[in-house]
Parts: sequence; C-alpha cells; structure tokens
Amino acid sequence: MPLLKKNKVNKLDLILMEAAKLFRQKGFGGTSMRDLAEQVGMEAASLYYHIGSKEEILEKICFNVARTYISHLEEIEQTNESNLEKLKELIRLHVRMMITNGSEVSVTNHDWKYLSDEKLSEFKELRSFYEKRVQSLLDQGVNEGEFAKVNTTIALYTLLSSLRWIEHWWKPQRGISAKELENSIITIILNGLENK
Amino acid sequence: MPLLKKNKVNKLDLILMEAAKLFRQKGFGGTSMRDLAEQVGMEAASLYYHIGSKEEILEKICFNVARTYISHLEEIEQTNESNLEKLKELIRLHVRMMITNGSEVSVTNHDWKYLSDEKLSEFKELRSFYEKRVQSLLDQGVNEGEFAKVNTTIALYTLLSSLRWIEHWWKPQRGISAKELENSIITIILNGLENK
DNA sequence: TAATCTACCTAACGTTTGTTAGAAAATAAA
DNA sequence: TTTATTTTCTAACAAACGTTAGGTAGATTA
Repeated sequence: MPLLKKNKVNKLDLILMEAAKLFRQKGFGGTSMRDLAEQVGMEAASLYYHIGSKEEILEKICFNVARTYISHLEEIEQTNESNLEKLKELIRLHVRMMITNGSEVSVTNHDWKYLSDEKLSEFKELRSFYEKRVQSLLDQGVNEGEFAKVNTTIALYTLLSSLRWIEHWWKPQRGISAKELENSIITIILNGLENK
Repeated sequence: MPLLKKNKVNKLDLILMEAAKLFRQKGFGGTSMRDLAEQVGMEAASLYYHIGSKEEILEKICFNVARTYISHLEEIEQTNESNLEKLKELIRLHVRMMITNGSEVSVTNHDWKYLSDEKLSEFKELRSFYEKRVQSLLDQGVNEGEFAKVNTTIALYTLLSSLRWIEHWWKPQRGISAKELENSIITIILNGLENK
C-alpha cells in the first residue's frame, strides 16, 4: 500500500521535472502535451492519470518554487544575524536555487503569466509578499546604517533581477563552483563595480 | 506614390506595435493571430497582406531591438570617454530602451526562444556579439584600474540582468523620472549596497 | 482462482491554430 | 467615369491542440 503510493508520487514528480525542462527550453505555449508525454515515455492521454490539466503542471511548478523561496526567506529572517549577513544569505539562497532547481525557477520566472486568472493573482500575491519582505530587510539595513542610503525599491529589483541570469549561463562544467559564484556575486552587489 | 508606401509602412508598424504589446502581456504562444487582428482592427486573414507569418512578426521585433542595442553600443565605444563613463552611458542606454520601447524589449528578452531554428541561431549570435563587446569594456576597465578586480563574466551578466527588471515595474505614473532612475541604478551598480 | 485496482493504451472529440484562395470594397490614377 | 491598384473581407483549409471515453494488461488483494 505505501509502496504504491510512492510509485505514483514518483511518476508525478518525473512528469513535473520533465515538464519544467521542456517549458524552460521551448516555453509553456511551445510545449505540447504530446511533447511532454514522449519525454516521460508514455502517451499524451496517459498523463491525465497523473495530472488534471496542462495548466495544473505549471501551477505546481510555480507554487512549489514560490513556497520554497518564501519558507527559506522566513528562516533567514528569524536568525539573529545582522541585516548585511541576512542579505548575503539571501543571495546565497537565490544562487543555490538557480543551480539546483534551474528549470523550475526559470519556468516560474518566465511562464507564470500563463496561469489562469485565479491562480495568476494568487501567484502575484505570493511574489509581492516575498518582495515586500526583502524590501523591508533592505529598509532596516539602510536605517541601521549597514546599507548605503539608496532607494530601496530600486535596490530591491536591481538585486532580485541581478540574481536571475544564472539560469542562462551557469553550467556545472564551466569550472566555477557554486561557492565561488556566490562569493563573486556577493562582492559585486555589496561593493559595486567601481574601484576605489 | 510615396504616400502609399508610407501608409503601408505605418500599418505594418502598427501591427508590430500591437503585437509587441500582446506578446508582452500574454506571451508569443498565448497570443493568436485573431487576438492581434482584433487589436489592430481587422480580420486575421488581412494581417497577411502586411506580414508573411506570425513568426516574422517576432523576428522583426527581436532583430530590431538587437540591432538598436548594438548600434548604440558602437556609438558609446567610439567616444573618447573613460571606461567608467562608457559604462554609465551603457546603463543609461538600457534604462532608456526599457522606458521608451518596453514592450519590444520585453518580448525580445522573453520570447526569442520561439524563433525558428535558423533565426534563433542568428539571434543568439547577435546577442553573444553584444555581450562580448560589453565584457571587453569591463575587461579594459579592470585592467586600467577603473573597475574593481572582479570576474568580468559574472559582472557582465549581473550587470545586464540587473537592468532587466525595469520593464516589470516602471510606469510613467510612479513619480520617478527616467533621469532619477538612471542615476539611482548607476549608483547602486557602481558603489554597491553596502555602506562604508 | 476470482475480484479489484493501478497504470497505461487506442481512438477520437471539439476547438483553436496559422494560413490560403478568391471575392469585394475602398482608394488612386487615367 | 472608367480602369487599375491597394487593402480588407468571407470562407475555409489542414494541422495541432488539450482533453475525454472506454478498453486492456498486469499486479495486488481476497
């Protein structure tokens, strides 16, 4: 009985994984259920034994990613570190998410707009919740003199956006480790590009 | 005779403009030719008097944007300014492009993957050409001591990516001018977030 | 062994898709 | 006003789409 359930979950996970890879490559609109079925190794109709609809796949991917980011952010918030240290940890979180769940994160970043109206607004709420929390981290840091006096809205988006490119570029083969990458990015974001 | 040609060009431009808006909102795959036709004010079939295919629309948008970026980059390269000043000008270019051609830039950033194989590799070449030039600007700046000693590949993508969020956020109503935005971003990227 | 359940299959459905053919309307040229 | 040209229309195409219905092989349970 428990084994069966596990089997079922595994197939579903496989479908979600392959879907994320395909959506990333060809986009949600550019990927058909028949494409996905071929990748998973079954017929398109058989997918519907595991999932309810194509959009449900996108939903699961996007909300999984969103929830993961939020729960990790909350962990960071609850430590007793300085705001500077919290920011560094946040950057590490984003780098690691990109490296370990690149496809899912990429799909979430690009294809969330294909969610149905209801799920779309729910997703936007989650994202805006996350952004507000990060911004208040920046606000606190500025108020306590740890961060430079910048417009924290602009800083927020510059920060979050600067962490997105990794998916387009990072490959395990490039000889640069996750640690190296994290540290380089932290240095660039905290110290800036100018030499002084 | 010249008036006719102008009329034709204008309709085509209108189609490209409305297409960019729709693709940005709903994605290339999520926008049908009938959607576009409605927005332009004609029947779907009538679009084909002006354009050859749906993909040709995407093509025109993406390559227009790519060419514009490249030609402006070349202008910047040919000035006698310092590397630091060139970098600032590049940031201003990106901010302005986002503000004045937000839809087109957004579509180019997100939907280039829907280009046909042939055009896709052509587009990737243009993009990689652009990136190489920007990286060599960073390399020169590092070598001449203007920029901090950073990994210029990482810096390149962090930079370019940090300039992308504007499309998601900036609206003329927000009370923040393009100039203000440019200056804030320049400060953040050059000086970093940390206070020292 | 018989009954049940799981995980897939084939076949097909109604839509929507991008696109074409050819006629009709609007505009410009003679 | 007639003729030619430009632009848009209606109607329809084949293909691809997401999805459903119903059947079947194999494993599990009774």
